[in-house]
Amino acid sequence: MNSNTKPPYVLEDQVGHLLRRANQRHTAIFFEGLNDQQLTPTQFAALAKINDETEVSQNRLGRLTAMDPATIQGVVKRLLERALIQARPDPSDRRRSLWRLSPAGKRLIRRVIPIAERITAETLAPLGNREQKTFLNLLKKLS
Amino acid sequence: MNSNTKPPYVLEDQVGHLLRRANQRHTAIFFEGLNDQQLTPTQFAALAKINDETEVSQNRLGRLTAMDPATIQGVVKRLLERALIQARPDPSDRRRSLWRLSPAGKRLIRRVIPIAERITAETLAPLGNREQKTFLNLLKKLS
DNA sequence: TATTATTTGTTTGTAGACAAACAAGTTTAG
DNA sequence: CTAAACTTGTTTGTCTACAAACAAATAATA
Repeated sequence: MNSNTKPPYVLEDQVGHLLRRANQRHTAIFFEGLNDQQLTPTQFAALAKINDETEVSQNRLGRLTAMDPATIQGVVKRLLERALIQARPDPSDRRRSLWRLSPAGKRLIRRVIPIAERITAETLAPLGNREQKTFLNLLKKLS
Repeated sequence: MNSNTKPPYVLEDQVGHLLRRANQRHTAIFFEGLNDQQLTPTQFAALAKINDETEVSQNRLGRLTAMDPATIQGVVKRLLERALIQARPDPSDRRRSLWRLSPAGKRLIRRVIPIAERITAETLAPLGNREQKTFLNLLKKLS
């Protein structure tokens, strides 16, 4: 009887490692589907959120997309350089500027959302229909 | 009857976004648990894998830990600078060097694996026991 | 054997991700 | 009303992550 042997630490079975790999796979699918638009997942997320909100400050956009101030700052900078978004100063708070989509940004997000939906589908493709729902449910509890 | 309305695109419900957030949460837990050891998740993964394999080349280590050559190069460099690993040239292939844990690296990985197990547990804590198994199963299919 | 293809590792460049420290503006509480 | 506390956004520095281009070594094949 040797039933109290501790199982060894197997990197490949750890949540952290699996999450990282699943993420890698997803971003690879993302870039494959969207590389002609030259959008990264975070840039896309920012555009999609601004599209929902019409007008947001930088920090608020960061909170909505789960990026910290230093990160969202760079993302916004690059979207601005490409003239996909535009800003005006917040009249009631001189620290803030309010960001919205430019006409080009609006056109882009409309063209790209259907592609994003396909990317989501492809990412989940290894799972059956019920499995997908279960997985998303559990994943939501971990995020 | 208006049952053919397409559901809107909700960023918060997309796998990609949820995976990214789950990953963020996990790395936050990781750093909290291991910040006194000053190990990042990838550095830990590299050490754990070298520990399993006894001796590996850089590229092979990258494959085992799912890091591309440019990434593993930096990780190995930093571990070397801290003298947690050491190398010898591969006698049968002059391109390669073979990496193993230094005595300090061995001590560190032994001390840290139990902590890593707690980190895994804490990451999965929002799920019940059955849910955890289900989740890991499905996640594995997506990575 | 000579050529071709593959593998190993490096370098450069771009893009997230976050900590820490900071200035400037705004809110809150004493 | 004033001082303290918080918010907004920036900067610097470290660490993944990966594409692309490359040199050197090795393996495969014509």
